[in-house]
Amino acid sequence: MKPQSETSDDAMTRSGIRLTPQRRYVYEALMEKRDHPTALEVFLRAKARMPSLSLATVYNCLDALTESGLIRQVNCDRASSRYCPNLIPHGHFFCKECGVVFDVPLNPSLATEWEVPQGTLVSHVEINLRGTCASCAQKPNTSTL
Amino acid sequence: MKPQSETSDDAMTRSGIRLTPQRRYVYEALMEKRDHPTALEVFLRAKARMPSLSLATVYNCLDALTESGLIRQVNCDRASSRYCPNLIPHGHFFCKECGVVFDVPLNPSLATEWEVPQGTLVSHVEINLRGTCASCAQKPNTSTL
DNA sequence: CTAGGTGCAAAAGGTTTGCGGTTAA
DNA sequence: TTAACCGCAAACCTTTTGCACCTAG
Repeated sequence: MKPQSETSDDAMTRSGIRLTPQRRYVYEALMEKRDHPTALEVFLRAKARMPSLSLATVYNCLDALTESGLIRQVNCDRASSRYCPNLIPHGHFFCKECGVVFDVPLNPSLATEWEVPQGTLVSHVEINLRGTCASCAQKPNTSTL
Repeated sequence: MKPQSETSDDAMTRSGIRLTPQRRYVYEALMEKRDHPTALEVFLRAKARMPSLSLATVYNCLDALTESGLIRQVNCDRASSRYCPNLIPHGHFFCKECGVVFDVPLNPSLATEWEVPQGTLVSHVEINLRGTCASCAQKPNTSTL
């Protein structure tokens, strides 16, 4: 019986990680917009509210939050990791033209069992789509300009 | 009517990219072992046969081959891109402990249609599993030593 | 009290770029 | 012949690390 609206503090406490102001700001920076910010973007957002915050700490916080399962690291963009607070299983689309990232609902027919060698422990499945977003698709192709 | 055993040369010619010795060696380095080498590993393998080869060229070749659809870039490992010449749709498992990467067959129930906004062009779907491989799972957990 | 977290600055590591020379087609 | 490609080395950018100080529990 998970409470309906658990605060970030509740979540961190429950997951057993130490609750620091930095982690709160990082987590809030991620929650305040449902885009998929890079570590640097999270840093800039959080630093606006906590000027003493350092980028290395943001990396540490993002790692800690990912490790404890409160957020997800998204690897659809090779240039830099992005982070997502949406814990409901879903995929991500990445536009090769403009770099936009958005959530893609998983088709219910997507099986959750995978044919892996016996003894393999699968802790996480990541589904990344790549292509051109609708907005870029109707512009003249920038890659051939 | 695709020929049953197309050579790398055939494939490159057909895909319209210029056929250079460097690209041949890079492609062969990828074909010779069905592991999932990084650019550096491809470089080392190919350089053994073509000592003048440079790492930057390997990056260029891998990009060109990926772009032309002859190989796949695999992003299951954030540390570095890996490359895969297996064009049959499949996923990848990445072991967090030892870094091994292996192919995962796709469950036939996996739908190929994705709920993306109208007009979105999906050119590629990547499925990455993360966890602990069978071999690492039966060792004492190294992350808690 | 103290294990764990933070800030800083420097380093590491993968990847890209600029440029002069080379080559496949 | 020439647009495309190569080799080299430097630059770039994200991420990690070492260390002194600080703080949540």
